[in-house]
Amino acid sequence: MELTVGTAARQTGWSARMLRYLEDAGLVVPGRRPSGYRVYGMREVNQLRSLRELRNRFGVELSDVLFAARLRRDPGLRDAVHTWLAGTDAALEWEQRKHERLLAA
Amino acid sequence: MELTVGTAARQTGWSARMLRYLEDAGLVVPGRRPSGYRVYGMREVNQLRSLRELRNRFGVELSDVLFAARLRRDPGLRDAVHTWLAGTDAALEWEQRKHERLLAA
DNA sequence: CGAACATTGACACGCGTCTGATAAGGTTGC
DNA sequence: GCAACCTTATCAGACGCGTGTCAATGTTCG
Repeated sequence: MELTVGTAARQTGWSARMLRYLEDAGLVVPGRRPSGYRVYGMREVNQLRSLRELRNRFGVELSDVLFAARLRRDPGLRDAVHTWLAGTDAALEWEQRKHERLLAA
Repeated sequence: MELTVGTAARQTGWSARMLRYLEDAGLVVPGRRPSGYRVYGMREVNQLRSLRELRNRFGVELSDVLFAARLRRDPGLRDAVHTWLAGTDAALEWEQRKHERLLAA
């Protein structure tokens, strides 16, 4: 389980290009050989697969994942967002229904 | 405190255009008069002001706020994201530092 | 009534994200 | 040593977001 970028790509359903992009974005960061070649282990392959799930099953964007990470790391931000949301539940339920209507169409 | 869209805009620092956009996005949804005119009350004005804070102080995108709302509403999604994050903390701390380096430059 | 405002709808621009392609060059392993 | 792979860098295109602006039309209120 020491895959090179192309093999990891084939096994996870991403393209090699995207694997490099995801590394740039900081979402899945592989190790490196002395030569500079990326090394994907089990951990990274699992991350790639589940990241794919998040997108396909939940329509989660990459920026959303990054934001969730920020959220768990920065308590000030978490509180601010939490507070904001508390004042808007009615409106957001409405939005959710609109969204469902669109998906149904 | 029954503001029309232009007045609410002036008092919150948004443009009237943006207020309509925010309604579309489902983030701040005013009431309506029989004529169709939007009505912004205290609640909405507060939402608008604090939304502005979120953007300016934390650089939060509108899509981020919507995502946070989804997150709190959909436990399945919350678990999936939570699980994903658990496997990536090292990588994301690295990303955070990269981000800080960029901001410092 | 008339000025000042609101409504929806559309066009458009700049910018960021995601993704592929291509080029010039280094690494691996039979 | 050579085929098949990798590296970085760059160009490019499609699409979405945040915004402004304009047009045609309806509302408010002194």
